[in-house]
Amino acid sequence: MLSKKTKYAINALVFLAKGNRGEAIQISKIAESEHISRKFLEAILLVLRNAGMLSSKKGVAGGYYLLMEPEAINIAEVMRLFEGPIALLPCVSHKYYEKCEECKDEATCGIRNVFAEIRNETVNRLKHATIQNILDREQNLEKGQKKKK
Amino acid sequence: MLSKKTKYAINALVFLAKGNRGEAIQISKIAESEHISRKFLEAILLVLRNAGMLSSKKGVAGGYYLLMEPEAINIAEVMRLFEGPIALLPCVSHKYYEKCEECKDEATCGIRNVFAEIRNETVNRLKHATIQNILDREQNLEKGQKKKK
DNA sequence: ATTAATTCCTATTATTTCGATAGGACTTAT
DNA sequence: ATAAGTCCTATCGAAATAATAGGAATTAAT
Repeated sequence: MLSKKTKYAINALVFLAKGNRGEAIQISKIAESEHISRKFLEAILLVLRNAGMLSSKKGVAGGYYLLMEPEAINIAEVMRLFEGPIALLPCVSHKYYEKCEECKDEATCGIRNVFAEIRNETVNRLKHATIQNILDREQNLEKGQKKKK
Repeated sequence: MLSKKTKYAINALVFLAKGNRGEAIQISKIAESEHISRKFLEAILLVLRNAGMLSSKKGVAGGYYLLMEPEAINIAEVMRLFEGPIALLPCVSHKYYEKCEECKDEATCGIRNVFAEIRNETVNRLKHATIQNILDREQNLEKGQKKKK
């Protein structure tokens, strides 16, 4: 399961993407809207900033704003920032590869083979799941709901 | 990432599936072969037994053996025993559904929509990944290696 | 220049989860 | 009777998670 940090990070990014580009929004505004502890969110935004997704302005009327395009920020990268590897086994992770201690022979390990497939599929989907993609999905879902009525 | 419990559980199941059906194998034998702490493995096998995958015989010459067919034991179920939900968000889990606290409207949540797809795909694959399937994969991988030489 | 609003940064704390260990009760083949 | 096993509960230390605290630095407005 995703940690709260990751969830909050995604929510914050989506929130920022909904506003006007370049307009600095205060941490407390985001925290209030998304029901997140302000201080906790502060740390999360800092990580997103260091990763180059956000930028910030200090002082009065300061705040955070998107630096990258919503199409260019994908959930795979966000997850890696807060969760580490996406793979379920270290031995099938690309970015954080590590040998499984117990493993006898990686090349012929059936377990590894299964989880390698799952990793590839998941990463693929997560890469296509950009912030823009999430916004689009929300629009589509809202349309679907209206039709229902 | 998978916990060691889950990894050990899968390794133990694969190991037992390789032996003769019905033959009780001692915890310590499995622990030794798979490089697992005996006491830790004990707790894991107990869970698998309570889940009906294994059965055991007490006393001298006792031990554990597969109760279900290797085709009938899939990794999705094993993971659920030790990890809980497979879904990355509680709100897209079938077996362990829970509302996301922060979520405003589940029906139109784009984040949920993304992770619902991922969950479905992953669960599908994990269900087809039975112990027998893993054994088959290992055979295929070994064949592939021979050809290379 | 002062002030108020804001981010930046480092510590600290409480809680939960993970991995492992300990010890003895119970069971059974010999 | 005994030795070799599983069964069961309790405990422990380390790490990760979630959150909080406090103050330094920056900046816009007055």
